[in-house]
Amino acid sequence: MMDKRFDSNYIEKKWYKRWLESGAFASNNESPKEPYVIMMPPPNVTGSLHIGHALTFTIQDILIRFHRMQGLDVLWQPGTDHAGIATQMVVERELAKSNLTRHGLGREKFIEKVWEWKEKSGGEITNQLRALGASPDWKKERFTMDEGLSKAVISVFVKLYKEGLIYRDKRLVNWDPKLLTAISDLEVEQKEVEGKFWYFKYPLENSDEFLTIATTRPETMLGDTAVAVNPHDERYIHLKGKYVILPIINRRIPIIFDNYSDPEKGSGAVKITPAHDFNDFEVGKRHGLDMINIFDANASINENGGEGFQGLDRFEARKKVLEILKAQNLYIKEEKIVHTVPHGDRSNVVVEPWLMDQWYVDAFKLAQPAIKAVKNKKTKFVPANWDKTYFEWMNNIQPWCVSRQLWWGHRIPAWFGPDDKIFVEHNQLDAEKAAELHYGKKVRLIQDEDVLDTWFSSALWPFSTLGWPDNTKDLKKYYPTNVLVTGFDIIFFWVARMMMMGMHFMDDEVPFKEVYIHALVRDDKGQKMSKSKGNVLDPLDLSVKYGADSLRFTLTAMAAQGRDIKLSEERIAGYRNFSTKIWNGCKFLEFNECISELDTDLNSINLQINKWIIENYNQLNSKVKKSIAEYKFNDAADALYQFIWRDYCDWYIEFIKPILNNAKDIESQKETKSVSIKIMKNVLLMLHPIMPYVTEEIFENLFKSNKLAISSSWPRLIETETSLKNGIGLTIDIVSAIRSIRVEKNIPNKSRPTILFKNVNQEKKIIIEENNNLILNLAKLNKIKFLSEQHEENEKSIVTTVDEIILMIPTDGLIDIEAEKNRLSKELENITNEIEIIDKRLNNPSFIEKAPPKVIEEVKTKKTIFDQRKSEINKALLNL
RNA sequence: GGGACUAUAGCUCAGCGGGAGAGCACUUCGUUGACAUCGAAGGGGUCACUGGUUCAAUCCCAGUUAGUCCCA
Repeated sequence: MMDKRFDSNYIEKKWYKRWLESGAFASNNESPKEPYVIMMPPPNVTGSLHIGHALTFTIQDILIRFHRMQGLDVLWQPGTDHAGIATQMVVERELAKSNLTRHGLGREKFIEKVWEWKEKSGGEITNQLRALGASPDWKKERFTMDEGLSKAVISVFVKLYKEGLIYRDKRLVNWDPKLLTAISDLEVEQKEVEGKFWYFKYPLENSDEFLTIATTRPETMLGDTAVAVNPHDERYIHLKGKYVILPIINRRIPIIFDNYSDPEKGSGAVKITPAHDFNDFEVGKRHGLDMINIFDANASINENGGEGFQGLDRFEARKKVLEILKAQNLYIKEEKIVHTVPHGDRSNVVVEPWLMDQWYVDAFKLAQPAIKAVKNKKTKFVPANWDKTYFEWMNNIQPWCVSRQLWWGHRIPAWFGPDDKIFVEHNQLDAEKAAELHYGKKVRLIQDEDVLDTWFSSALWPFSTLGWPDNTKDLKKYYPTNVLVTGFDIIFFWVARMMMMGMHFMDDEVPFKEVYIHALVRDDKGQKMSKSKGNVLDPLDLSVKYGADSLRFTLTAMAAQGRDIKLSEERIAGYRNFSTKIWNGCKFLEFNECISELDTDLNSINLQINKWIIENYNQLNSKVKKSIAEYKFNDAADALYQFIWRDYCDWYIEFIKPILNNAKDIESQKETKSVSIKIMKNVLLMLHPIMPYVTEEIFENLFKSNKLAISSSWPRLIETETSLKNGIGLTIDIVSAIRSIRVEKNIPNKSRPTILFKNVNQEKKIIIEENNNLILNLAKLNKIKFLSEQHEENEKSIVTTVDEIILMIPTDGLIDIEAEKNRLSKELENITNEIEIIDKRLNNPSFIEKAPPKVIEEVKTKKTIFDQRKSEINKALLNL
């Protein structure tokens, strides 16, 4: 027996275990079946599941379960990435509790500690994923730092280096002075902050004149090597070839003319600090300026910053610079402004542009095939307009700084000889051999201290997880993958880079044929969820409270393309009711012994109601299949919801109750039991990808099947004779119309009136007679009487129409005549208006001439019906 | 500054060249064996604004207004 209610927490644990035991999640590279592959975007190993993960993994799991049911050999590749900075921070914090530091431990010991941490607490998120019901191939789980993937990373680095696509270069990098590492452009967040524009004077050499300078960063003046003005700025033309004396430092620096200087901004003269500003760096290169580095790694002033400044933090130095300028009467004024300042996305401190040696990937070259592939639709974005975002970034791509001054990560396979000559090889031995060849003798090599950006290894995910660089079976079968599912925020970080690396290393073959970009989840007010705002919805809490199925269904139903999801808890509660509804509907079947498929031939169904539900089921099947294939998950969810709640529970079950209760008609009973259970079974299977737990639980309870839903095939359409016009729609309309009158006119439930039908053609009469008992039951009537066309009613009655049929409920004088008159008059008015609009269209010659015949026909039919209804209402009014 | 997106019921949002929809909320009525986490019925919209294309525009096009996001 099915329980009165179901305990979602209990069944979730039970089923996840049984799914695992059944091997349902596993791919099989020996199988002759076509592959269907999704690479799970590897979550950060330090991460925990948030609602955005819940959405993206629900969508992926739907696709995976759906395609598994389509009979494909499905691989959903799971794993985590090693999250260099984040993980190192976590472990350092742990160490700090016992007063240890990583430098105290030393590199080797520290890395051991990180691995210990990883084994103990890393990958918690993959456990949380299980609670959601995700069904990836866990046996293939990978980690970006594991042996195979590390091998791939090293191979890629060496190969790219030897092809000249990775190089070492001295450029300005984004230096994070808190984490003490370089970061890439993408890891820099431009934040709007309140700041100031300071104005002060630079004295001209051998003159009493001053040049007014405006800057948001006075402290960088210590590294100025020029002042720039716009060549078209009349105010400064006379300064050509002149110099200013940099205050405090007393350095003689040139006045240069460069378009970079904006005459509108500040004073029109801008100080140039080539070693600490990206724009100034370019100006410096153009004019051959000195590049003076005034900061150390902590963004404190170094020995180049002038007397009394060394060791001062950049913000302290700022104060001191301003003090001195004031004291020297060089200070003019300050203005409050709002400007954008670069911050590290992990550390949240102001990033310092710093001139230094780092490793770069020539992204521009790698991007070209990747751009072409999207242009040629070898990889398609869904929704399609995201390709613009992709192109925008790819067309303006900058060299990718891949070295990080961290310990946790893939150490760069580069060794320096005594003269700093670089040897990039797979391992130290090879490097030593290469060095010996180069120098003609054995030398001592020192390996680069740095590690690679975590995204460097993530970029290889679609092929490194499949065994590359070895030519494995997996690689042959599962690359390229079918679709990548992710949020738009990761197009640059990851999607683009996978495209570049995938195509370069996999013979120009794209890593995925489609990229489905889904929405971001926000709170019910449209705000980004964040811990500090306190508006975070925890998917695990929600799934304990409402069941994972409810959460999954909610996210699915709201996952319309191209929009953010504003999620509220009430919404989830609402869909929890949906699971309950399904449960109760199935309990009804069980109670009525609709529990196994009898050997009824579904091709020869007699009862209209059964034909009706089969027809609706067939439509639903096609709709759900199409919707999922087109990534319109909300359409699939809506269709299932409507079918189960409205069609099946509200109507079908109500319609079959009398049949199931009528023991005399065994044939009808048998047919109905068979159809009801068959349809429910198939619908549950179709719902399974979205709500795996409740469907699996019912599947077992009700069908006593030894096959699991997860391993079942997608249900087939059921062939029926379609020649007979199905009359259930009409029956439903009649019942609804009568119910409506009953409520409106306060006709008590106990009252069972006789209802008169007029203007019923033969076809409809057959339908109504066949469903006579159903109508009497559901509309609570005594009897249906058909009146002839000629019949002129003389008794008072309430009149309504359904599809040309006139329905009359005799009033027995119980009705408020005035109210009824009002109702009818109002309806008359509406209908008259409608008819007017229709006439206008029909009287328009261009409409008759140009509109498709089908449309004209429809409008004409509508007019006939409305005319009929109008005359009946008129008659009824007269009768009152 | 460049780009993308959005504007439809009180709220959250689907939809679409030819009859304005769903869920929630709201109103009225209703517990006899599937379900009150329920059932029945109902009210509620100038489809942001202006113009254009079309026989026909909420839908396509242009502009306006308001808002969101990404990049600089």
